[in-house]
Amino acid sequence: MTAIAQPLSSNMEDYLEAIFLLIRENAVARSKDIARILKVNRSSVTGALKALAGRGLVNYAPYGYITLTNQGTEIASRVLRRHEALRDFFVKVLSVPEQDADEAACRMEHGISKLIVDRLIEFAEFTETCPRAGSKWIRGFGYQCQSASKEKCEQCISECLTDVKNSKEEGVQNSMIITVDKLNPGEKGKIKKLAGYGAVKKRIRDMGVTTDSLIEVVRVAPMGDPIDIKVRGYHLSLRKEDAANISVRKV
Amino acid sequence: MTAIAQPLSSNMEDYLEAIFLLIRENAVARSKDIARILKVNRSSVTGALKALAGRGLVNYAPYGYITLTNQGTEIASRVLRRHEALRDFFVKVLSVPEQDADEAACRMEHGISKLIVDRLIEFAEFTETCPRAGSKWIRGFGYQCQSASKEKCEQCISECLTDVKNSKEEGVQNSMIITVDKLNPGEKGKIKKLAGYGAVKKRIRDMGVTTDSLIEVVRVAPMGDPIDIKVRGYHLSLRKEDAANISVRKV
DNA sequence: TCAATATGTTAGCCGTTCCAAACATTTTTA
DNA sequence: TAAAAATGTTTGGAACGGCTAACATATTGA
Repeated sequence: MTAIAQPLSSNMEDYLEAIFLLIRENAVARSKDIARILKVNRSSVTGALKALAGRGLVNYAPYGYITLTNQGTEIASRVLRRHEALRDFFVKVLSVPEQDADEAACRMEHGISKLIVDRLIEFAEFTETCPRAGSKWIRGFGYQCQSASKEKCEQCISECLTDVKNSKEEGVQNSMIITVDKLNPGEKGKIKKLAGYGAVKKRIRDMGVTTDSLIEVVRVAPMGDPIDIKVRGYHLSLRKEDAANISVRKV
Repeated sequence: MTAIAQPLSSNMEDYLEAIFLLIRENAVARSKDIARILKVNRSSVTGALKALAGRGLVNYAPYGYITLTNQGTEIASRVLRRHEALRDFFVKVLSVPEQDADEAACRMEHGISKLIVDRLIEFAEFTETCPRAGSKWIRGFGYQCQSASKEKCEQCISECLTDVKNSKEEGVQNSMIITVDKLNPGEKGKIKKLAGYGAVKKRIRDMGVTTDSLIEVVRVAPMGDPIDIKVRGYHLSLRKEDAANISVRKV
């Protein structure tokens, strides 16, 4: 008796997200902590858990462990992707302080469509990688540039041009193609080649990832395996050997 | 017995917004149309109107006309500003189709903070007026530029530089300072001087408008008075003589 | 003008989500 | 190990926001 495909209310999405995050942080989700995160009474959590268990999204028995089913994990990941897309956009593009960004993302993550999430992520990556934009340009937004004169604008753009030219000369090393397993946490690259075959390639392709998508290494496990990456807002965990099959141009 | 300053639920905000829009369009708000816009039963509208009347936000008597109080108008305007800021950002910056943008804005307009609304508006204006960005650059986002080579990027930026230089030479006329009453609907300018004294100046200043803010003429009444303008997302109606006191550099 | 139709309201109900208080179970600590 | 404390659950109830059905009022048109 699978759950009916009723759309989940934003409240229930919040519960799933909180459980997902708690499990990721502490390995277990406790009722008390869910209540704390969502700022609700403990009794409300019990009620929500029952509802979610009834829909087949969490495994729940009174006084027992709280875990997510596969379906629940999938939904929670989607919610989290929306949340992170919004938060990162606010921080990276709009220069909003981290905390305001996170709070706003919390409230806006429901009701945002996939199309717009995708665009937000693409745009943030675009401003990050397009030499004509870049972080210098973003910094200009809202401050010094409001009343810029023609002369200042000319100067800004020619400096930008010079930077690109310079990066070209010194850049042999920078633009070297390397494989993802060689990247350190926090480093990013543009995908240039997906070698190898099979499940990993498909998983990545399914996310709409193509050549030139940006890939970021989020975390590398102690022994170098697995490697947590992020592409187009999706988190993914790769075995080292699979990561070695993905070639990127470091940015 | 004024209403308690309880924050308004997003539902009630939706009702206010719908009433505001209907009044603006048709001069009157009818229960049936509110129901149609919000896709709810007519009886639900009656209930909401009573609640809003109880809070002093709408003037309502059974079977009577529906109007907004001053306080109600003010709140509705704020909601609408959030809505338009989101929609315009999605359309102008993220190149999202108008309809998707509007639907998403509807669902996201609650829970967005003033800080972020302001930033969204500023950013859209920035990309619109910064010569280093501009509409050509936006068009590049998501399409041709994903896999751009160094050479293409250089070319893109030098073209941009050339454009700025050219605009400087031919641009005497373009960059002429004129007053807002001389602008046609749809035209925009950067505020250069707020002459005159009194209420209008204060109203404009209160919106955080400063020199170099972008001002757009939205509509000019048949006899050239009043002139509806938009600054930093705020709609304002100016008498022609007041508009003549605002000098802008046309963009 | 008066029936037919459209619109608006009331009454009563339902589901969601929250809470407080009381109770049950588990964990900690003395 | 037994009391104390912490955590989780149940019960009962409130507010909100929606619905249907029946009723009231306005508007339209024959």
